Amino acid sequence: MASTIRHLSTTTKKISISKAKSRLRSEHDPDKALAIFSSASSNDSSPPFVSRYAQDLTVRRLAKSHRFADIESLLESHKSNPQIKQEPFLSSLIRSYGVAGMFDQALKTYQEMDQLGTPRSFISFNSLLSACIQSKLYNKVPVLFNEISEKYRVLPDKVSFGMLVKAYCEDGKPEKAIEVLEGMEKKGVEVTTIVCTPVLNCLYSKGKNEEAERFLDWMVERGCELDAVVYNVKISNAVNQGAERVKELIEEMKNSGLKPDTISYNYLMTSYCMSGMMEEAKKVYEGLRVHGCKANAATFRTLVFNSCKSGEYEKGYKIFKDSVREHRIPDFNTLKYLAKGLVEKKKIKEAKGLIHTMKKKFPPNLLNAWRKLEENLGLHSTEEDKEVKEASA
DNA sequence: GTAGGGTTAG
Repeated sequence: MASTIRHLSTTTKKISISKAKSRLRSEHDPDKALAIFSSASSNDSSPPFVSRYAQDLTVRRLAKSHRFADIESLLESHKSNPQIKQEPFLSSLIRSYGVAGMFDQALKTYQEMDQLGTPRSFISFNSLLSACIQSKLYNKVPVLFNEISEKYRVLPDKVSFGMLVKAYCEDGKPEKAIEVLEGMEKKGVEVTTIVCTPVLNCLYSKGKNEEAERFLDWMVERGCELDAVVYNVKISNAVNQGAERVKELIEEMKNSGLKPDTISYNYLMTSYCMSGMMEEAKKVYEGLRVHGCKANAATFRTLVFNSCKSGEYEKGYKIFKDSVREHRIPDFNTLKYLAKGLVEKKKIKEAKGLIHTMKKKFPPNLLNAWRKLEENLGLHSTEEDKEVKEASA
């Protein structure tokens, strides 16, 4: 596997990082992603965040295929780069390990900073906390926060505290999160809208609506602006109160000078779907562009899933084709649901087209899953497959 | 998107 990296990096033509980034967006095959990333020239004039983003995407593609050894050799190879002495560069490695859910390697990289000659501040500390959260080790975050900040004499900033708050919320402990916020106030660390948002989300998702409303007041008292994300959290809580209520909140959002985004409209769609109003949900989808929004993978996932749920598999298939065109493909389980439904409805050509496309789009480790599904559904390869290939191309 | 942080799983 590691030989793949060497092979690809020596045989591909050099391209710019920004070009690599846009190609990576639509490339789900980890080997091809790796080839694109390796061929991206590092002395490119692109700003640093472009290459950081490209690295994250590559790591994400590899992680989806469980290619952890490849991720390690890719990231470890950067430790011999002279830039490793710069904290942001090293921090990007820690963050990428987090993206892959490889917390042990993230921690190891943090501990290696002395020998690599990289100074520590809250930047790398925050990357480490971020890696811990990305790896879903929520209950480890408070321990890490205390031990690391003490051992390496790092002074946590508002972002560090924000991650502590987020971790407590993910761990289902909003009261601990609120204690952190109160502690920040005492220490004179700014309490921002961003640090508060996970708490609000947590309270709503636990059904503690009154507490959530009181918490919102608390935020406003501290001068936190209620921004689009806060509104989206409020909207998420209103999804099961009917689409009318969601629309009200979207109006309220506009009236306070905020622009509803794709996530806001996705919630509206979900709300329609929950009431069985599929036509209305589809209208929201079709109207996204008018509102200056673009459908994302969650948009397609929601629509495909709910089309299937209401037995409208052909409509689901049409939306699936849109998602392929937009390079925003729903997850495997949603598409499996669609494939099964199409077969049940004897839409064999569509089902074969779906599987044919997915075999090309999904990483190789899922190929077996698709083959198995193909077998279970009795979709054996036949003469008419040539026709299907043309139809799905 | 500009070092590191918040919202979408039915």
